[in-house]
Amino acid sequence: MAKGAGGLPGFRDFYPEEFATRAFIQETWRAVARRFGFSEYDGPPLEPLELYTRKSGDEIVGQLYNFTDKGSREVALRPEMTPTLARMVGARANALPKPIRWFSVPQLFRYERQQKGRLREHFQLNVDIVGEADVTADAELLAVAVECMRGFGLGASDVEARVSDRQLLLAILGALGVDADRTDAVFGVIDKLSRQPRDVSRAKLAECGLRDAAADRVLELRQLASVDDIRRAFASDAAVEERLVELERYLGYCEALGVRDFVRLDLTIVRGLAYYTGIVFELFDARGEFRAICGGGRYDTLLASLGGVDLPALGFGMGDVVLGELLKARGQIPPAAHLLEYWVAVEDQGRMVDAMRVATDLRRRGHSAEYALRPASLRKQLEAAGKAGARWTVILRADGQHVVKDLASGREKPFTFGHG
RNA sequence: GUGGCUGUAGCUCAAUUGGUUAGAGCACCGGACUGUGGCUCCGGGGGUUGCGGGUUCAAUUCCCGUCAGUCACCCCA
Repeated sequence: MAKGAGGLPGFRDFYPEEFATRAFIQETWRAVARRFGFSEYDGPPLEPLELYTRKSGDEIVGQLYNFTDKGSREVALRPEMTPTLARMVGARANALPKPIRWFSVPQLFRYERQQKGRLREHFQLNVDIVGEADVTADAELLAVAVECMRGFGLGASDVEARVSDRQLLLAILGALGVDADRTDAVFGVIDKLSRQPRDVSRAKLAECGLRDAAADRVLELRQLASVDDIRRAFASDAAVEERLVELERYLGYCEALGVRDFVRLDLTIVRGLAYYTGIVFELFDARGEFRAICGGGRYDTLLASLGGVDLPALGFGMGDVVLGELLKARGQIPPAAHLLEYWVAVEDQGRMVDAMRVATDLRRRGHSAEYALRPASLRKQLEAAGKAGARWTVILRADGQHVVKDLASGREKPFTFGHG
């Protein structure tokens, strides 16, 4: 619908109803993150363009929302939080107790054509752990993401966490004799295995130097859905086995954290960003109707390449757009609670100041209260109270027998100052 | 960035083969029910049919462009 004063494409207006959904999502995020001991931080929404171009090979650069400011600075609206996090951690790395557990709920921007689940702006929960290399941290991180799902009322039958491990994949490709400089290209093929016809994948693998038996084994990675499957397929390789042991430990921790039933091994999960170095995961709705709800993993070398601090790190991002669509489709958005506690109505239309005094008293006691801003019949005032979503209506009667009425039940009680 | 589909009040939709002042429901505002809301009844505001051009005596309807929406691809948060 193209209206005269429409906003920019890909940007949202939040009317009260939509704002309530946004608040519900963000409050749930914050509650879960805090429950896991994470502290909230934030940075500027506008950053130097250089912060994002510094790391070459970053696909994000082509989709930046960037411009030149009035001081001739090249700037960009932040497309992701990790570079900001890297800078902030880098600046105080020595002073911060490790591991660092931080989260943020930034609004992020990208310049690309919008489509289902993708706008030019969104809010994204970012949860990161810095300074711990063990897979205990990986399990803890996944648990935060999964507990968010539980916080939204979604269980293991609604959402699945597809988990993979880049180091394991590297070991597997090593076992298959893939050149080190071809691994990224092969990752690209693996990433698309389930979306691309087999013949296409096979042709692309051939371009990477993988033919016949080796190519077949890459194509079979889709079928390997458990540690035992993988172990059977690559039984004799020490590097693979070493990584499988780590993966088993990880899965054991997931079990202890109560999120194992969400986890499904899926070696085709690679994650587009080149900087991931270990266990990676994505959350999907179980029915497969939406794109990924959440994605993340370990990026042990990124901080060093961005901010100069060499600390292992891992994190995930969970956007509000796909999540909101999913929650709406599953009926998991709670109905708006009462917006207002008291509506103060007067029987005598000439006594509006009485309503003001009562409303003021209620407000100073910490309650929300509203009244008609112009004289209206009692009927009108009650109607307005109903539309305002008031829990109670105080009726100041002409004879002084004031009452407070529960709008839902219709029950009335005498009203005295200090009620409630 | 590439391609498909779509575009009539705030919302959901109408408008005989192109044919008078483009309608309805819901929502909104006002009134009646002379006073304790949600019901009912009456009335009202609100559209240069996304925008621009073309064909025609006549365009919401046909054609082109453009903008926007939507889906897919690319890519990915």
